[in-house]
Amino acid sequence: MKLSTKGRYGLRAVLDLGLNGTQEAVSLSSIAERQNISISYLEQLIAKLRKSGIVKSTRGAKGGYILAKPAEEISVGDILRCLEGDLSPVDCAEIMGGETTCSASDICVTKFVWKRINDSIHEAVDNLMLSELVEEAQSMKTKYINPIEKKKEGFC
Amino acid sequence: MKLSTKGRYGLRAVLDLGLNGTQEAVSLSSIAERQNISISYLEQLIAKLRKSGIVKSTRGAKGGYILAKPAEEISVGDILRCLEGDLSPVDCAEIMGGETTCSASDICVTKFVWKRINDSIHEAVDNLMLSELVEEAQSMKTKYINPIEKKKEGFC
DNA sequence: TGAATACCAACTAAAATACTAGGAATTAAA
DNA sequence: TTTAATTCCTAGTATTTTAGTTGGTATTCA
Repeated sequence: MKLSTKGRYGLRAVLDLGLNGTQEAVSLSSIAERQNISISYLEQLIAKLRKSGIVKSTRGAKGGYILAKPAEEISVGDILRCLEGDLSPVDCAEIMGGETTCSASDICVTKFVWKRINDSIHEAVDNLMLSELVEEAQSMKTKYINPIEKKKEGFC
Repeated sequence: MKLSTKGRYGLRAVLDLGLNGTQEAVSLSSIAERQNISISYLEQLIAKLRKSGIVKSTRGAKGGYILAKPAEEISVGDILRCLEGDLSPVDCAEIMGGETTCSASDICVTKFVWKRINDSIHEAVDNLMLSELVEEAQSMKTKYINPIEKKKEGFC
């Protein structure tokens, strides 16, 4: 039940764009440096984010990334699902409202548990917008906006 | 962010005890057969449950397992944490109210996200008692109480 | 033209998962 | 008192996932 580095690093990268990518495109290398993430690994993560329409890129020199839409319209759930895949605690179509193919469906009691967990996770991430995190970061005056003084270890 | 078979199978096993272990001790082999779980794998899971005081055993012939306390006093959270380990989405002491050793603590914005997810998961599992699942199963008249007719595939 | 960038596919080491194997200890019942 | 049924324990292993790295190609600005 742990998020992988995909979700953790990827959310940091998107937040970095929300903070630093308002004027012009931000290069991957600058995100990687500020966030202390391997550039080549981050490349894979941002590719996913681009393919699902969360960020957009411009190629070539002076190229980079910006958010594909306003931070108010990007939920943390969108970001995490893009990077981690489906966030539900078990692979069970029924708990997400889909048609089940599960032969135990009629005798399965634990699905009520999984649904309850699933709903609570989605409630938590889908009602939290990137813009709220951006504001939080700005009110903390974090080092995210002052990359030069960043700390180098121990990021979540 | 998926539960492993430890949590999924283990919860089924405990629920099985809640349904079938009220009169006398239930053998591991009968749980394994009803739940269609490998007996030797289940052995490892039930060992954890025993060590954390959720079930108790009697050894020897006619031995087996029963719940160590009333189903009303066992939360789904207790069971899942015992089997899966800590359920929080990231390893961050701070989001669980502990003392942080994280050097990024003062600049970390994503911890608000992790805390929000953490709280919602715990709210979901800690306020759901095993007894509620037992009642649900009984009202469904599930095959859990009629092992002879159990289905063999597709359990969650 | 060259430097800086995004883009892409394939490879790899380490860790976690999901088991299995083989036995020792205990107890009820024949 | 033996035997069968059971819990208990340790260690092994195949597969999958994670967390990257490597080595390139394509694009664009100056």
